[in-house]
Amino acid sequence: MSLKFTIEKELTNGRGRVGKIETTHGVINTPAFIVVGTKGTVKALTSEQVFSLGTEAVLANTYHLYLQPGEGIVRQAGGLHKMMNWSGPTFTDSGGFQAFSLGVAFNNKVGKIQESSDGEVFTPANLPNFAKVDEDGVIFKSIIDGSSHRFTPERSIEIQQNIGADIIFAFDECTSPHAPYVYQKEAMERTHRWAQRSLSYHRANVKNSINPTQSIFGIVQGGRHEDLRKESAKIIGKMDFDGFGIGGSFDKEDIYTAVGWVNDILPKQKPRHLLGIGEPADIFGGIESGVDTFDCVSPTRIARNGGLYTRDGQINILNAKFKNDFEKIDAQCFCYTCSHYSHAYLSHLFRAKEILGSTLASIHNLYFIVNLVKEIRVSMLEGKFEEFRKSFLERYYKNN
RNA sequence: GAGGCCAUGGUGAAGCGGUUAUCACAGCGCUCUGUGGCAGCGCGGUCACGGGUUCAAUUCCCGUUGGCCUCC
Repeated sequence: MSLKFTIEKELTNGRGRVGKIETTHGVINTPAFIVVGTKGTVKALTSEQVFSLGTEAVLANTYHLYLQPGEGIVRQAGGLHKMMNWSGPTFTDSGGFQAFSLGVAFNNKVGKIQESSDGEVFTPANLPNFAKVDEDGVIFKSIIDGSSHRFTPERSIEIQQNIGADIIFAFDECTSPHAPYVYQKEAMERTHRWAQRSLSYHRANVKNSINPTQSIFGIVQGGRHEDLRKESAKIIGKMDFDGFGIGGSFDKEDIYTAVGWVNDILPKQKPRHLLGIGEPADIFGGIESGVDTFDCVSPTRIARNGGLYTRDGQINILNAKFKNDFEKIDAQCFCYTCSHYSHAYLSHLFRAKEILGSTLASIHNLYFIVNLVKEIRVSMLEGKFEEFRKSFLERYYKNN
C-alpha cells in the first residue's frame, strides 16, 4: 500500500491545484513546502522545533545517509523516522543529484538556478572527479574521506528501502544547462532507463523495506529543451510511479515554461514534486505551473548565513543597521523567533557566531516559507490566488 | 641619564631601493535554490612626523615624537 493523492480544487486559469497526499505517517496538504534534512536532521533544529513551526514533511538524502552513518545503522535504528524522531511523512532524494552537484557543478558555478548569461564551457573530459557517470550508474567519491562508491538505480533504491522514507525517488542524472543538446538527450534517455530499473527493483523488493508502505516517484529531466522535456514527461509519466519529481538545473523563467510543459503531460491524478526549488517567487511560479510539493535548502542555508525572509524582502541580519534595532524580524510573523527576539539580538548572535543564531534564523525562515505555502493554499481554496500572488510578490520584491 | 629594539588599513603581522604594498582577524556590503554549520566576491592604507641620499624611498641615513627592553 502506498500513498493516496486527492485533488480538492483546481485553479480556473492555470495548472495549479489544491490537494492532499496521504501516507502511513500522515497527511501532506498540498501545495506544501517540504523541509530539507539532508543527513537526517534539519540543520540546527530539533524535530520538535521542525514540527512546531508547521512542517508537514521532511526530505533527507540517500547519498549523505549512505556515507554517514550508513544505511545499516539507519535500518538498525528502525528507519529514518525513528532515528530522527520525526513521526510525519518523509522523502529521500535518490542520490542522483549528487552526480551533478559533485560532478560538473562542483566548483563550476552552476547551481539549480542561474542567469542565462552565465557562461560555462562544458568539458566532459575535465569533469571534476567526485562523480563519474556510465550506463550502469555513477561512481562517487565520498566527500568525507575520498573513498569511491558505486550507485546504480538498484543500489539507490535498496539504500532508500533501508532508510525507509515514505516517498523515495528514482535514480536520475541532472545535467548542466550548458551541456550540449546531444549530451542532455543522452543523459535523459539514460535517466529513463534508470527510472524503469528503479521502479522494477522497488516494486519487487519493497516488501523487504524497513517501511513496506513506501512509494516511489519518477524524475523528469530534459534540461531546458522543450522537445526533451515533453518527451521525458511522456515517457516517465507512462511508467507506473506513485508520483513524479521534476529535476534539472533551471533559469528563472523555466519555472513557468519547462515546468508547465511537463505538468501538461504528466498524469493529473498523481502528485508532482519540484526538486530543489525555491525562493518565494519560484514557489508561486511552481504552484501556478501545477506543482504540488517543493523542497529547498535555501531557507535554512541562508538562515545560517544571516539571511532572513520578511514580507518586505530578504534582509541580511549582519547589516550594521540591525545592531540596535529592537523590533522583531517581521512585524506580521508569529514564529517562535519573532515572538521572543529582536533584530538586535539576532545581530548580536550572528556577530558573536553563537549557534543559537542559526537555530532562531532557521526557525523563522522555515516558518516563513512553510506558512507562505499554506497561505497560498488558502488563497487557492478561496479563489484568490492571483490577488495574493500579486500583492505578496509586489511587496516582497519592491526593493529590487 | 646611557645603550639597544621597534613604528606598515581597526587589531596583529609580512615585505622590500622600482609591487595594483601581502596575509589573518575585525569592519562595511554582496552572493548562496534535490545542503555548503561553508565558501567566495567587492570596498577600506597620505607604510608615525620632518629632513637627506638616489633617476626612484614604505625600504637606506639623520633628527623629532611615541612605545618596549636592558643598564645606572
